[in-house]
Amino acid sequence: MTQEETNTEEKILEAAKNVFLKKGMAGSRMQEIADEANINKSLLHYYYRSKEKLFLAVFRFAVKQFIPGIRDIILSEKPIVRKIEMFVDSYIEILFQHPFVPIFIIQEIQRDPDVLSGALMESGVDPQEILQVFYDAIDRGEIRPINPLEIMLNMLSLCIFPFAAKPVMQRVFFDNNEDAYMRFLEKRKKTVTEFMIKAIKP
Amino acid sequence: MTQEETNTEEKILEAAKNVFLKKGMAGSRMQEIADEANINKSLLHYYYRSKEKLFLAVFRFAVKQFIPGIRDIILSEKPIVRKIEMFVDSYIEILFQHPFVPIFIIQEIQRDPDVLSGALMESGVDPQEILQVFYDAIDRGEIRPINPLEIMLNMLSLCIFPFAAKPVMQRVFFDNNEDAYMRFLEKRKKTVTEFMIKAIKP
DNA sequence: GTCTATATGGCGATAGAC
DNA sequence: GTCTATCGCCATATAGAC
Repeated sequence: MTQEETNTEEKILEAAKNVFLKKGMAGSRMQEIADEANINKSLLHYYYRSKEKLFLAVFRFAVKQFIPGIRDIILSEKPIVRKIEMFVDSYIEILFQHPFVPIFIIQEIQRDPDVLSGALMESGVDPQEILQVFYDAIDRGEIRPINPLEIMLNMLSLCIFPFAAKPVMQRVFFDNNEDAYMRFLEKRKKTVTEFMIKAIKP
Repeated sequence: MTQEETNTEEKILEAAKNVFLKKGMAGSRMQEIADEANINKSLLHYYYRSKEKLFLAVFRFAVKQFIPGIRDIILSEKPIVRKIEMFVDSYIEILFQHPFVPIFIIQEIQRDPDVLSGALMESGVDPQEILQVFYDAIDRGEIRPINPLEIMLNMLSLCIFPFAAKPVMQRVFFDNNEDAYMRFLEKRKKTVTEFMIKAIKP
């Protein structure tokens, strides 16, 4: 990216991200990754022993994109409304930078449900710790009584799904005008926050 | 299903649904579909000329699953709140019957964005006609001023995403207990409706 | 480290017997 | 209509020169 003269191993990983994230494991070809990286196909095997190994490197990267920010925001010392606003805002921003990641993860986990476990353990996120924040907010009367899991899942749904379903939605509702759909998604930083807050206020 | 002695062509289509919906076009093998149907591989080519043709038959089926019910409910003569309740309820019910369909459609449209157009035309759904219903409800003061597209997209997000992300959510929040997650999704017929209504009431 | 050439296996598709 | 056998291609992976 910034570094034009990057070493081969990194060039390969970048190229592999571009291809695997868009087309998934089964839909990707090693030749295509090599072309994307402007290197010879056999170099892929020199640096990463197999397609599977290269794929796993990309998968681990993908999972990490969507973990770290969450914890810090939710556990910070702010009113719950402000936490939701920050979460939605930063999550949608990440999705603009990595729009293919969610569908990629969903797709590949159906193929092999175990690939997630390892990547998730490394991240050190404790689901219960997150949910407890919402339980406390309910106790303090900041939000209405509602299963915190619903809050988290609904928030993730409202952020992620519009990116995952972009090709469909763009076609059906936006005449396949990509810019228009992107502007619509940008505005959702505000509208999703508003939607969430109205839905869970006491 | 009910008919044990079904003809070969139908057996093939059923088997193809099972395989394609779970693994997608690139991840599926003709041999696997043949095994699933308990027939010889070359019979697939006898009834459907190619893998692509067989796939398209499955894709058209998938799209149709999620079209017809929508229109009737949204355009019916009922209060908007009741429409939303019925929509969420029936949509989640369809998802219980065909949990792989949304992710399948999303996945394959990324591969080839044109496959949707044909299947969508046949269905005869007019997006503007649907959105107009919400504009009218806003004019009558039944709901707060909000872009109808947000309502539709949010409703679809809240229904679909929890099914698409099932393998992840189940693992992270339910100790990989499938029954528990399914009961949670069943309850969402009520909680999503409630969530939606609170979010858009005037 | 990087290349060309090639091995090896799998998959979609077809030919042809019955 | 259904089967067996096989073709031809393409993809992963490796061998070996430089």
